[in-house]
Parts: sequence; C-alpha cells; structure tokens
Amino acid sequence: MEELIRQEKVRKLRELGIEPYPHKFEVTHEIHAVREKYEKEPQGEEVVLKAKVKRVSNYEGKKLLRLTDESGLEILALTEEEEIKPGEEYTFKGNLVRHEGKLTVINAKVVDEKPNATIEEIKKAYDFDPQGEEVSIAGRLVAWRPMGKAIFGHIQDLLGKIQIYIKKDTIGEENFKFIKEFVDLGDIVGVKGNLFRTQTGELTVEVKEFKLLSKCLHPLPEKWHGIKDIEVRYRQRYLDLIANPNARKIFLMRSKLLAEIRKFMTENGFLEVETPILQPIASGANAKPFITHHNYLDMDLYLRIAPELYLKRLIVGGYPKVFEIGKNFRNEGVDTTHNPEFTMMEFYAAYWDYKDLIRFTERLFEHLINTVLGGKSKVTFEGMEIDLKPPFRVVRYFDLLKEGTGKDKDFFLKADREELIKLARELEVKNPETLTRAKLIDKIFEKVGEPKLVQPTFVIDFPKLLSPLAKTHREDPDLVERFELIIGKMEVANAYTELNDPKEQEERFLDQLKEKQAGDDEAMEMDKDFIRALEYGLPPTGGEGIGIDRLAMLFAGVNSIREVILFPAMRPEG
RNA sequence: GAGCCGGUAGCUCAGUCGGUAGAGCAACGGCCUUUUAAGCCGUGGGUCCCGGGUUCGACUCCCGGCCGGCUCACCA
Repeated sequence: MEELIRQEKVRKLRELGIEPYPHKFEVTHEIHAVREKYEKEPQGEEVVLKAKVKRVSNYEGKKLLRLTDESGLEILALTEEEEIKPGEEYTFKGNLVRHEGKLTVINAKVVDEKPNATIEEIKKAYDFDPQGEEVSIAGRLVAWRPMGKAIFGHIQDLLGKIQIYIKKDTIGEENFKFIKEFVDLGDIVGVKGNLFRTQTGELTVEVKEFKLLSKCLHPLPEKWHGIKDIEVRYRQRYLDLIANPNARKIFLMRSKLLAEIRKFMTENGFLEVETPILQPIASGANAKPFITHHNYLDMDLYLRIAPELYLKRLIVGGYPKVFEIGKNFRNEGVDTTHNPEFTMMEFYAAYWDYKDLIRFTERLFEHLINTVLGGKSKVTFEGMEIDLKPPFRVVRYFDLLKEGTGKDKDFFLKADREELIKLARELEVKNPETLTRAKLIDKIFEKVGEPKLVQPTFVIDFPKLLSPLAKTHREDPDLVERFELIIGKMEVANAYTELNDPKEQEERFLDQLKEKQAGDDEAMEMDKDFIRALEYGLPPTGGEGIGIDRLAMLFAGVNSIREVILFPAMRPEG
C-alpha cells in the first residue's frame, strides 16, 4: 500500500501549504544539453587499460564491470570474459564509447599488453570540468540514494539522465528534512545548483534549490530489470518509456525516421497534403474496412483503407507531386506484422513511371540510412542479417514464380483453374477451391516467392489480375507496371505506373466487382467520381505506398509491429 | 478463428509430492556528508487472473471463462 503512503504525503503537503503539483518551474537546460557541453563523445577508440574491478554485474548476457585505479576515478567496461573477480586487477583492451552517459570500454578483453592510457587520462580527454556552472533542470527522479546527511539521485528527461547531490550543509537543515520526508522515487522534481564532478568523475549537480513539481503516487518498476511484462508495456506505455531506455530509443528513432522522410519528400518538391479518413466508399486497396456512422448526415462511412484515389484526384487537379503520411485502417487480423491501424506514406509524381519510383525509393533509403542509422546500412531482423544499402535486386514476378514452381506465366494466366488449384494444394494453400484465379496466383506467390526475399528486392511486373489500379505494361498486356519492395520477407513498399485511362479503369473496377461476386470479399469497390476525375485527364503518373511501421521495425531491428507503435491495439483490460 | 505457452507482493522472479506462500529491488523505522544495482540492522506488505469442481485441505489437480505471448489461418 505504497500508494496510500504517497497519498498521505500529498495530503500533508497541502496541509503545510505546499502545493505538490505547482504550475511552473524555470528550466535553463535540458539534461542532455548539460551533458553534451561537458562531455565529448568517444567513437569506439581502442584503449588498453590497467584497472581494478570494483564490482561485477550481469547486463544483457554480458558482464558489466566497474573499474577504478589509484586516482579513485571510475570507468565502466562491458565484457564477455567469464572469470572476472571483484577486487582483482586486470589489463583490459576494448573500444571506448559512452553508455547511458558513462564512459565505457566495450568488447573488453583481458590482455597481456602494455596499457596505453590511464582512467585519469581518458576522463580528462572526454569528461570536462564544468567549473561550477549554475543550471536549473527538471525531470523524473529515477534513482535515490540517501546517505545520512547527503543524498544522491538521478533525474531523467527524454534524452538524458544526470546525477544530483543534495548536501545538508548546502541546502539547509529544514529543506533537507523536507526532502527526506516528502520526496519519493518517481516524483518529477526541479533542481537548481552548480555542476561539479564527484570523486569517481561523474557530472553532478550540487543542489542549492529543490522543488517538487509533481508527485508520483505509484512506486516505479524495478530499476535494474525495468518492466518486462509485455502486456503492461503496451497497455501502460508511459511506464515502458519511463523504465526501459530501449523503448525510448525506438520511438525517438521512429520520430526521426518520419521527420527525415518528410524532409526528403519536401526537398524533392513533394507537397504534403491531407485527404479524408472518413470515406463514403472504401477503395484503393484490397481490404475489409471499418464502418462508422455519421449521425447528422445519417449515413455510414468507412475509415479509409487507403488514400490512393484521393491523392490521384489531386494530381488531376494540378499538384504535380503530393504525399500523405497517415493512418490506414483495415478490419483484419492482429499479429506481429499487422495492427488494425497502421501508418503509410503514399506519394504520387506526375510524369514519373515505376522505374523512376525505383530510383527514387533507393535514394530515399540512402537518405534514411545516412540520417537515421548514422550511415550503418546493416540491420538484424528476425535473426536475418539485412543490408539496406541500395541498389536493390530487381526480379520479375513471373521469374520468381517459375523459379519456385517450374511453371511459366502462360500456365498461371491460361491453364484451367483446376490445374492451379492442384498446384496450390500441393503447396499447402488452404482451401484453394474457394479462391479466384487472382487469389490463387497471389497465394502461390506468397508460398514460393516471398519466403526467399530476405535482402531488399524489387519484385516487378505483376499480373494485371492482381492490380486493378496499375497501368498495363507497355510490353506485355497481361502485366502491369508495378513493383513491391520486399525486405526480410515483408512487403515494405508497393508502387506502380498509375492507370490513367478512365475507360480501362472502369472496366477493371467492374472486374473487381465480379471477383467480389465470385467470393473475394476484399475486392475493390467502384468509385464513380474517381473515374470522372480520370476523365478530366490524369497525366502519366507514378505512385507508391511505403509501410512506415514495417520500415521502423527494420530500422529498429525488432520483430513485432507493437514495438514500434506507441499504443498498439489491445482488448480492453480485464 | 485453431493449437501451444503464460498470469504469484508495486517491479523482477522462486514456490518440491496437494498441507493457506518466499527472495531481490521498491516501501516503512534506524545508522551513514563524494555514493552510483551504495552499504549495514530491523519491519510491514498477497483477491496466488476470475468462477466452478474434486478433496479433510487447492497457487498446485479437473472444467469453464478473461487477458496476453508465440505459431497457424486472414492481411500490408
């Protein structure tokens, strides 16, 4: 009943005339800015260091060592060496980085070499003396170590964490007593004081003024293990973000990813637009929609399954390059790669075709690797090593099918449906007899094509049957000019030269209606106004959709879409 | 929608053969003015997911349900 104890503190504070939730605290620095000012970022330089092991702890399958020497200064080391004993002296060789703000020797190995640096020299080179600068900072209290007449703690804001030191002599007896009595781990606090370095060398604020800014009524998750329960992490994402640095990191990366995509699009002449989410006709993709109701108009509306048909109307209207980043909603299953609402970027460029889109997509990836991944193009996804560096492999749809089945295009498009069903059954496609020809081809492709596509691959030239909005291939009337970009067996992008012949578009919609009657409940809906728009003239246009969540999964190296969506879909709590 | 696995203190986890529950962190009371997974001494804390059943007795065994994870199906 720690909650009760904390509530009681709030009551007492009010009684004393102290507001536990004050309106304002003047902040002069964000925590990371303070650190950046007095800390240089090491770049993995090799160091050989002789030092005594003060403490050994387990950290993500490795050993985290706290090292010291005669200077009393401290440095961390991460090692896979098993036989490290506290109190013993070793010479370590490894690479210097900053880990959660602290200088750390990673990949540390015990060696028999002459040291090339002392802890003191390393600290001097990367951790500078703040010379008592006054700062006023605020954040959440995430560590709290009272030691008699002094208290050490850490406060954390979004990008950083810094140690605070509260000394009775500095802050005064009464303030010290107040802090001891009323402040708890998890509270949001503001401190004003002077920067110094402790004996072990850690940048610290010696607190002159302390203000409680918001009382935390619940105890925080455990400091060492964080919060592991996946259900709690998703339902109470704020706890995940407070307790798990990796979660914070992933969503920062996602935000950066979106910012860089926007920047790249804008710099390349694309105009950001917004089109309806509430749509009277759910079209532009093959999917089951959510249905909602507008009371005043007394009509059912759909949450969009795609913005495609609206964006193309804008090209007709005279905007040559447009893009939209937003949510699509599909009333389907939930699993590690599907959330009912998901983020897509769609963009359209007049006078481009699908080959221009391939080049543009590669340039976009190049930009994102450089800005979001810091130039490192290799990622690990589901245990697969994937290199995101363009150019990507290009392979034709029917070549992949032939490779996987030995059957050519004519077989898939012209053979009796029975034969396709037979092949599908051999490949363990479920209930093939209920599928239309288009779906059969699609399923067979998913069985034999996609599983092979680990490294980024443009699959090009799809069958027309599967692509009602794509323009017929200039060299083959059975195909359309379309590609999917597949990475790690996941469809990440889908693009085509847009069909701009209104008559042909109308016929393709009619074909879709036939598919629907034949049992495909995801076949596309006819949109008559869209046809009318095409009748006014859509220039030759290339259009593409990129799945932002999946891109974020790849960039973050996580295998569940819920790890990159802040609040993934969940059933209501018990 | 189906199969498998899981749900125990605020958090991370133990819990033997069926005998009404433990540890670390967090909390509470002490000591401690450069600590850092601080340390030392002491204390309190449980709807064992929910509902039935079997049993003298159920965290444990059985049945049903809720929530989650994984795999499959469906989809991007």
